[in-house]
Amino acid sequence: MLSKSEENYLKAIFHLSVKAEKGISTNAIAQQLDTKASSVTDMVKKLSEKELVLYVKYQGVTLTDKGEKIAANVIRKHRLWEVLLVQKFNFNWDEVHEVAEQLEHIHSKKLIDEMDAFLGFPKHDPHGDPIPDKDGNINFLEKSLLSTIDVNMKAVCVGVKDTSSDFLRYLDKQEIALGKEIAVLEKEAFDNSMLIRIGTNEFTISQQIATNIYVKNKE
Amino acid sequence: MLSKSEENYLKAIFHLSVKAEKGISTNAIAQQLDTKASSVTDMVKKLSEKELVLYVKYQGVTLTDKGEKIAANVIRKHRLWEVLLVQKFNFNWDEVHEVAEQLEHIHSKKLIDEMDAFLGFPKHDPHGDPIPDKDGNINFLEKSLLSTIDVNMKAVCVGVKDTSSDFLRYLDKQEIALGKEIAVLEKEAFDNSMLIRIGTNEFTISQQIATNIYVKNKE
DNA sequence: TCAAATTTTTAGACTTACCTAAAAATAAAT
DNA sequence: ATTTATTTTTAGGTAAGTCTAAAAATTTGA
Ligand SMILES: [Mn+2]
Ligand SMILES: [Mn+2]
Ligand SMILES: [Mn+2]
Ligand SMILES: [Mn+2]
Repeated sequence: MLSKSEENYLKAIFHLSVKAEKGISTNAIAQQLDTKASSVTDMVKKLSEKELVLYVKYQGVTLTDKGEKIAANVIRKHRLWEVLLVQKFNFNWDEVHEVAEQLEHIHSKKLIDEMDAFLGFPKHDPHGDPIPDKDGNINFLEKSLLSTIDVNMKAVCVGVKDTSSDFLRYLDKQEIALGKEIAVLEKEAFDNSMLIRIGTNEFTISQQIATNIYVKNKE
Repeated sequence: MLSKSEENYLKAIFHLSVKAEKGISTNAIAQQLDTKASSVTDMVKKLSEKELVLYVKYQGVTLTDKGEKIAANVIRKHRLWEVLLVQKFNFNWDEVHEVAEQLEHIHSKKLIDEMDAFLGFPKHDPHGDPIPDKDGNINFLEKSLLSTIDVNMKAVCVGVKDTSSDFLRYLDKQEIALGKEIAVLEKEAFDNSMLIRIGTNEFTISQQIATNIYVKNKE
């Protein structure tokens, strides 16, 4: 049974591995976990002895299959808990992450399986992120940033990149939510701001906003 | 924010305090938590500095109001989680304790308040134990041991003293459950075994069984 | 290419929560 | 009232996970 700390390291390495193909650097992990590089080196050695990561000094780490499966399962738990909190316990999507960070370390296979069933086997969490299945497989769906959508095109909001409370509450205020159709009406060449329409509301969003909203093109 | 360990100590002292009026001894706590007396002394000093217990060397500890409130809240969380597991997640009453031991240390006021509402503000956990309210007040209901019920009397099962899996599964097998009416038909003077009837089933139970079932007299 | 900057690792220390073994205090028994 | 037994505390140590500061390796770039 892994400690909370070990699980958090595996999860961090997993998240960092999505984009990178080389080994994940000590510093990157330290930044992700808000800790020091020296602490990372220590932990990475331990995970390596447990055969959860491949580690070559000065060359970063990679998850083994075993480590990847455990990481995916922690993420599965995190996201299922987030769904429960939002769908059954009246949490807003900006309130769930902190509690899910705690709940993801509860050890009980039955609990997570039953919760999955209780929730109707959801495929995505409240932020649009895919929920890994029991075997750790993740269904990454194709999605684009709203900023890449051409003028006069429509797209459906399917996720968020930034998940900070500030950003999520801004989206609430503007009534931007998963599943909403967004029409791109104008793009300002100077600052890449966009005029968009959601329902009958038309308003302008900055590039920073547009690069933090994931959408799926309407075919 | 208290550590898991600190919360477990407060909970243990709380449980031990129900019966005892003197200070709770170091040894008693050690036994309850399956640890060593020397470890207890260390922790009790720390809790004393935080004003969660009153501690006088060689004279045991007592919870302060602050400590008692925290302990009651941990117990509140434990029991509410047990209700959730049984009522919503198909756990049997012998399967919930271990997971609840983990879940009781999740810190989120909103989570527990919402869960309470979601469950319809239950007053008792799956074992019949009362759930403390938000302020830490516990409604101890009057209850007797089945072994004290006279022949030809009826009583309703309202709780269990032993909560081991073995015992709870024995009760399942015999279809003894909370809310069931038990009629005492005969008592054997030699070994204090009892012939009882539940519904249409008649069978004998040993004294050991009868002293681990709480009942409420039918008036 | 080789010196400077950056990254990573090592060395040594700290905190929490444990432990064992010995000392001190209290309680029990002669 | 002492001696004996038990309980409790102290002293010193361990393991996990963190930190700072210094050393070593790697990368950058003049
Ligand atoms: Mn999250
Ligand atoms: Mn999420
Ligand atoms: Mn329990
Ligand atoms: Mn219970």
